Amino acid sequence: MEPRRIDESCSKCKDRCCAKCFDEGEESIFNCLTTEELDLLVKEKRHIHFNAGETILKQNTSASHIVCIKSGLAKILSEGDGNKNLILKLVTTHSILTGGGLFVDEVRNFTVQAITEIECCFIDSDKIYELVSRNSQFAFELLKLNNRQNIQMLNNLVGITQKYMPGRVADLLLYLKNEIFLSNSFNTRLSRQELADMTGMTMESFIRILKEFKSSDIISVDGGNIHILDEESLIKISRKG
Amino acid sequence: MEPRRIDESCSKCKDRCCAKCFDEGEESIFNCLTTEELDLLVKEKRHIHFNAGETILKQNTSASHIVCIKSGLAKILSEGDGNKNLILKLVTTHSILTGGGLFVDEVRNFTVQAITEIECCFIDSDKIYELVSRNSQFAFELLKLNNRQNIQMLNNLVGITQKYMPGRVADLLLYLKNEIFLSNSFNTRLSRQELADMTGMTMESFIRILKEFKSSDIISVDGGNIHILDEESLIKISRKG
DNA sequence: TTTTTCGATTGACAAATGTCAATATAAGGT
DNA sequence: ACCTTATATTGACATTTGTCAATCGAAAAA
Repeated sequence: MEPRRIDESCSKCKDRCCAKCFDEGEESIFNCLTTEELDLLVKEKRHIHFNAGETILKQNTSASHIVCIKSGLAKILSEGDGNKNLILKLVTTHSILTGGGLFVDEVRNFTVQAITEIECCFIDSDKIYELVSRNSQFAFELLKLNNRQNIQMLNNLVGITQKYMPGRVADLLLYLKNEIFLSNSFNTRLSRQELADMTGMTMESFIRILKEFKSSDIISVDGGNIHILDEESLIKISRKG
Repeated sequence: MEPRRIDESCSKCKDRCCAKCFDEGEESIFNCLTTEELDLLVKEKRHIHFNAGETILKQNTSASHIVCIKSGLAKILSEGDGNKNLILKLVTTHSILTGGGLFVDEVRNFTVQAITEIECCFIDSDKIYELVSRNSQFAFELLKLNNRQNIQMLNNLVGITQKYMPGRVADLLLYLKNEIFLSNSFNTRLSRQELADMTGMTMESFIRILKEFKSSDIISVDGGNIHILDEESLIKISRKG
């Protein structure tokens, strides 16, 4: 279950990898870099493959790298005492894992685990520091990224704190549809326990809400697939709380 | 209840105000600025006074300023639907209000209200942008600040999600003691409703937990003052969850 | 195919938390 | 001092959520 060591060169993409990784996507924090600066990145970064289930970053280890997800699906979770995990969000193609103690000289405060196979880049934070020094636009992009993460977490906090379970499950389903899978039907590859961990409730409670949604024809479930049949109802349930 | 308009010059501190505001404190994000850069800030910033109860920043308005709290106590809250507010944290001398849509071209996602009288500085975000461009160390300081806020919010999220009410109240009391009032006895100036809003529970539930703590001689309460008598017990209760 | 194993589901019940209404207490105004 | 109002407290009760144990079902191993 250990990730491969971060010492092999990037074999797949010799040239401006980080730019290429993202330039199809609308916005990348790397778009603002000059050719020279990109070269600096490419020379340093390491391309790594993870199998499903592997730990990409581990809570409480030193926060010495930024990770860019190139393909695959992973979960970011906070490991609590006991078995109490809270899954904060999923990350997929184009996601950048930063924050969480990276500039604060502290330890990473979340764990990242691969749900599917993952292709990603590890970039040493020293290089990021250097880029921030050289290119103020890049500093801005990082600030923006941080702020967006902050906003997302705040919304999550408010939702989990102030809504009853049906509202939270509705929020989760809408999140999966709109932000992760971009489809009304999806296979999360996540267990019920993991889905429950995204809503801060027990697995049994989660299953019961899901059952209610099924019997109300709001969703249907076959095997690992969830189909959203009635998004309007979900939105209503989410708003009601 | 409207704050005074932000158009009067800073009358109290003509010279390097933002430096002076903070240079007693250990760490300020402004410490790294040159004299010239500080002049830029001082010329632009506005010193504002708020009375207790006034709104300093309002959720859903544009995020166009950074605010530095020079003295007083204020609460940061997320205004939900209905009366459901969640108080995220308190801010006091030396606190800097940033984040929350500031660099993201979005709207502010929290409200800040004065609990006591507040002296603070409003700094236009354009000036912050300029400083980030000119001084990469300053960019770092902002990134650090953001990351610290992120970590704090994550801890908050995990605590509120995974602990029962006694653990959450214990956390709140320890937070007030260790991070805000720095004393075993304090008068929060907050109503029971507001204290409850910091823990994501109803006022009645909060009062009941407080009562339990009183009858266990963990705290005592007279008037608006809370005295922590047995911090060890609070820590135990916090850990137990 | 049979067995084994693990996750998913269900039910009964207990515990935690919220809601509503009544009362008490404190603060302010006249 | 008296009235008025807002906040704090308490109690009874309903609802929500969690816990525990049993069962089911599908996938992996034998």
